[in-house]
Amino acid sequence: MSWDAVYRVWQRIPREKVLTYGGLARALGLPGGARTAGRAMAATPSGKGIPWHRVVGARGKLLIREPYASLQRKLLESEGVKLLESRVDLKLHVWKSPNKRKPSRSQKPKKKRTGRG
DNA sequence: CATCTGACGACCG
DNA sequence: GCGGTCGCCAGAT
Repeated sequence: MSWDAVYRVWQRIPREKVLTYGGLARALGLPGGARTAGRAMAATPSGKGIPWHRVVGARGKLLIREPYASLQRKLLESEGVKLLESRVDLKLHVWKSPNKRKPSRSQKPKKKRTGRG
């Protein structure tokens, strides 16, 4: 899991779409690497043209703090993303990574939980 | 190698 | 729906 790999996905994020840290990590094969994806964000190298503003936390919550917090909202609005009080309308802007495997009906649902329990 | 930290995620109250 | 808490991964000290 290299940060460089993370940037690859961000560049694949289309307009009017957002991705979650967890979902991003999953797309890379690291379901528990949500934080890692976030760490990569903090290192957003200015020059690679990384759409960091298109990345939000679970449920579309804006975890970013100021001054970028306000900046992100501004950028998203500029793209036409529906912004709520303190989060993004994921159900409308959540982006599904094309790397997702074929949704076979016979596939067994994997119970991968990182939370407590 | 051990310890602390962080733009996270999920469960429980 | 929000906050407290534990668990995950990778970097920095």
